Amino acid sequence: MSVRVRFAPSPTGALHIGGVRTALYNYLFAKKNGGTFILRIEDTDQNRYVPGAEDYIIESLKWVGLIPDEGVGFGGDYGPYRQSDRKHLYGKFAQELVDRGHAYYAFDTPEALENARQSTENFTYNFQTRTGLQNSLVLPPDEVRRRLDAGEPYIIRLKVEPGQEIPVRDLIRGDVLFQSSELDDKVLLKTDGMPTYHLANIVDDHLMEITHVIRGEEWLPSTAHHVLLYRGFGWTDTMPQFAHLPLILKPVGNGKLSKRDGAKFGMPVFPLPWAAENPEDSFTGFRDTGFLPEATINFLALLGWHPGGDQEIFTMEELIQAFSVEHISKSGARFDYEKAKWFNQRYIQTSDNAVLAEHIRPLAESRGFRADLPFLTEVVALMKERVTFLPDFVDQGYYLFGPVKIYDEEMIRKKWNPAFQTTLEALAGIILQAQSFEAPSLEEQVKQFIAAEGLKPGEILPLLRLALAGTMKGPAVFDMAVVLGREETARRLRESPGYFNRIMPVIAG
RNA sequence: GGCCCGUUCGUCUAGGGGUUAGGACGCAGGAUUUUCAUUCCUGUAACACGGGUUCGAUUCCCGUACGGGCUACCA
Repeated sequence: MSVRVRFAPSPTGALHIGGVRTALYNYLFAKKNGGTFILRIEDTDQNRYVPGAEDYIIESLKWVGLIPDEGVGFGGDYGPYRQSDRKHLYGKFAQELVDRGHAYYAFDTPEALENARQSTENFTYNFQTRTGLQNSLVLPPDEVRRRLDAGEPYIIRLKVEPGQEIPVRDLIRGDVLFQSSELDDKVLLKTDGMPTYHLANIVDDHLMEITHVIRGEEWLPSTAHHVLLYRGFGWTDTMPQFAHLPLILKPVGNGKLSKRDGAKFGMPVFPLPWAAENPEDSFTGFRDTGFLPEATINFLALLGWHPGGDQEIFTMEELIQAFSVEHISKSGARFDYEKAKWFNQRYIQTSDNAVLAEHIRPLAESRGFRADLPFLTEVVALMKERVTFLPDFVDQGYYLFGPVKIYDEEMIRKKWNPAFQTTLEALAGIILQAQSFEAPSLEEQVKQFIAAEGLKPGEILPLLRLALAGTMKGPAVFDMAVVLGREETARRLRESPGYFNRIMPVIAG
C-alpha cells in the first residue's frame, strides 16, 4: 500500500511557521517513500473561520516549494478536500457510531455544562458524570425520540467505556499507554451539524486512505480518542500510523512559539506577511523579510530533525533522501533566529548571481531604482558576500543605484584635509582617461599616482571610498567604481570635497 | 489539580554501557582583506539531580526537579 500523508491546517489566520514545518515533514516523508502529499483544509469551526487564510496557506506552501499532490486547489480523486464541503458525510458516520452503541445523543445546554463545571471541580463529561446529565444513555428512548423529532438541539458524543487500555504506537515516541477511564466523552458532532476535529479527522483520514499521520505533539493526548474511534468504526486494520512532532518553542522564556513573539523579538514567525484591519494582528513573514525559500526550508528542516553527520546545508532533494521519522527529536526546539539568518546568508552567498538579481528586481523597482537584470547582477556580485537579507542588496548598497545620501562624518573628520581636494580632482581625471576601465588596472593606476604624489594609500583610499559610497563599509572601491561607471565615479570624486568641506566645520564645532 | 510527552555546550544537535562527548549557530581572539564582509585558524561552553543495575554509566531502570502539551459544541 502506497504512502499517503496529509497536512491539515485550519484556516483560522496566518499559517504559523511551525505549521510550515509540519507540512515539510509530511512532504519529505511522502516524497521519500514515493507517496502522496495531501492538503486538507479543516474548517469545521465556523466561528473561527478567517477569510483569506486558506489562500494564505496555499500561497505559503507554494512559496517554500511544498506542492501538494492532492488537495484544495490541487485536484485529486479523494475530494472534496475542504471539510466544510464534506459536511454531509459526517452526520452519517456519527449516526453509525450511535447505532453501534459507541456514541450517544446529548441535550445538555451550554449553560448546564457551565454549571456542572462551576459546581464540580475538574468536571469532565465521562462515564461517571454522564448518568446525571441529559443524554440518550439516561433518558428513556421515547423521550429521546420526542426531543429529536421536536428539533431540539443536540450533539453526539463518543461513549468511552471505562476500564480499557488504549495503546498508541508513535513512530517518534514509541508506545504510549492511555487508560480509557481517564478519557472524556468527546463531542463528535456539534449542534450546527458540523463535526469536531476528532470525528472529521478520523472519517477523512479513513476515506482518503491516509497511511501516516504526522502532526504536532499537541495531538498526542487526543490520539487515544482517535484510536477509540477507529475501533468503534471497525477500521483498526487500516488505522494510520502516528508520529507526533515536537513543538517549536519561544527563543527565550517559557512556552511554545506564538504569533506575538514575532513582534516581541523582531523576527518573522510566519512564512508570508499577513495584513489585518488591526495593525496589532498584522505580521511580517520570512518572504518579505528577505529570506530565500530554500534557506527557510533548510532552517525549518533542522529544527527538530537531524539525519546524523555534520551536514548542515541541504537541498530539498537531499532532505528527501536523508529524511526519516526515526531521526525526529522528541523534545521541543527553541526557535533560533540567529541560525535562520546564518542559513539565509549562506544561501545568498552560494546562489547564482542572475537568480539573486531576479529576486531583488522587485525590490529595486519599489524604490524607484534602476532594475535591469545585467546591472542588478553586477550589484549582486559585489554585495552577496556581505548581506543577510535580500533587501540588504538595495538598502545597504543604495549608493550603487543613486547618489550618496549619508556620509560617515566621523571618518571624514579623521581622514579629510582640504588639501586633498586637488588630489581627488586629479583622480577623477585619471578615471576619465583610463584606457581600460577595469578594477585591477584602475587600482594599479591610482596607486601609482598616489605614490608619485608622495602620499600613502591609507590617506587617500579611504577618501575614495567615502566619496563613492559615503560609508567605510562595502565592496572593494575599484569594483564599485566599475559598477558606477566612469562618469559617475569621476563626478563623485569631484563633488565630494565640497560635501567634506561643508561637513568639517560642523563636526569641528 | 489530573493525564501524557520530554531533558547533551547559551541555541540547534550528533553520539551512545568503557569516547579527549563530535559538528553548527552565537560569542571571543588571531590570520587574510589598507573598508566592511567573506574565507581560514584558535578558543569558549554540555550529558538536570538522586538512587539503582553493572567491573564500568552521559547512555539502561526507578524517583525527583524542571520544561512542554492536553484537559472546549477550537483545531
